Amino acid sequence: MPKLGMEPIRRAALVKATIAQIGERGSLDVTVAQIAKRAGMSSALAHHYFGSKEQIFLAAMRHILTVYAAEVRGALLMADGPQARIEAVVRAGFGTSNFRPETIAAWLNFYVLSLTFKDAERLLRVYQTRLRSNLLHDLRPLVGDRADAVATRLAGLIDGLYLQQGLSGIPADGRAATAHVLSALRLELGQ
Amino acid sequence: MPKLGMEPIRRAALVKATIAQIGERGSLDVTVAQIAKRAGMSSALAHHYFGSKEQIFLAAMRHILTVYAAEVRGALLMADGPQARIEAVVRAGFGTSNFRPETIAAWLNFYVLSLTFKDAERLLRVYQTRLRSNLLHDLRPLVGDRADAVATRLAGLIDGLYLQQGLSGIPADGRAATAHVLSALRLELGQ
DNA sequence: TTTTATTGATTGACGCGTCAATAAAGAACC
DNA sequence: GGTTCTTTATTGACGCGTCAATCAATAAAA
Repeated sequence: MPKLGMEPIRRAALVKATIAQIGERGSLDVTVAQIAKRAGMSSALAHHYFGSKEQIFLAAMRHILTVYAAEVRGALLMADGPQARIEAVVRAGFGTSNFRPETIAAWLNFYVLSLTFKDAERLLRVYQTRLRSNLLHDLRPLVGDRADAVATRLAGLIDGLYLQQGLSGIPADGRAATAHVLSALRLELGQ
Repeated sequence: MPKLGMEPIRRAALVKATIAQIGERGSLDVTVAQIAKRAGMSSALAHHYFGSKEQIFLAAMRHILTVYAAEVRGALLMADGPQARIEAVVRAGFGTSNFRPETIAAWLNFYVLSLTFKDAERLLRVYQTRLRSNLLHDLRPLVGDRADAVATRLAGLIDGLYLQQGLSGIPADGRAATAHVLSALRLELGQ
């Protein structure tokens, strides 16, 4: 049976299954056996490719962040001017791939994981720093030295709405969340 | 040794130890043995009084929410007028007892617990509903039918700043967080 | 002697990670 | 073109540790 070149396929399947399983259980308390079964293989094989459960979690987190980063980059390509760029960042944050229920649940759990797990914290910090610097860069020409405070509030609002969405249990509404953040932005800009 | 009337003392000690332990570990992955040891008793006694680990967690969560509710009530007593009342709610949310690092870490973990555990979800929903209705009640005379949207944004900002604080690792700064929310409020009020 | 407080020891389950074993695809050699 | 060797894929079984929960036993107050 051994078709060669299975490694990337298996790894991707495990990452996907990990996110799905964490999303379904709403907890990091998922076993390697559960993940492997969902991905259609034995737990031994999961260990063979990833070495440990920690590494599986990290790979899943990296995947989510990678997809998110790509979406932000894509949105920024089409944005013209500071305000449009900020709006692009906001829209990407609440875009479809980041805003699927399973992804949100996985995010929340990774937040908590970052309290314990140094590598997870590092990954998260990268995301936060990038979001903040994106916002700051485009806020500066709009609000000058208030940029720092405004960025804090916008980032806070984004995270807060995301959190509420994750906890609400009701189907995610990215459009409404985006509208709220953009409202807040307009208020900050005095429009 | 058996001094009578130990039950409430033991229960309180266990609740306190649970919050401290979750805060210290940054995770719900704490054992009954750890909690019991921190509270100065055997794990068997912890089970004797609470029956199960779930019940210990629920009691800890209830305690946090109870203290929070008391603080909000206290702050509201001194508040005169809608805007002052809103400010009181915000200040209480970022007040000292809710804003100790261990409490924040426990909160974040309880957020995630509520995804899995129905009773935890119920408790959290009570808090969210109360916060929202407090805000709505006093926003209505200030912004009329925009109250609903404004409440969503304020509650989102509060939760988001709280989340960021919990994840940042740096010592909590309740004053700054309060100032940000009040800034946002003033913008919404057109001041 | 009944009730309350308390714990050490034990049980039963569960989960991570490892290992030995199986099987097939390619490589190397003649 | 066949034979042997190596590499890759794959899994069942299991050891080892951990942990929640129970139990039987001890001790002191009422």
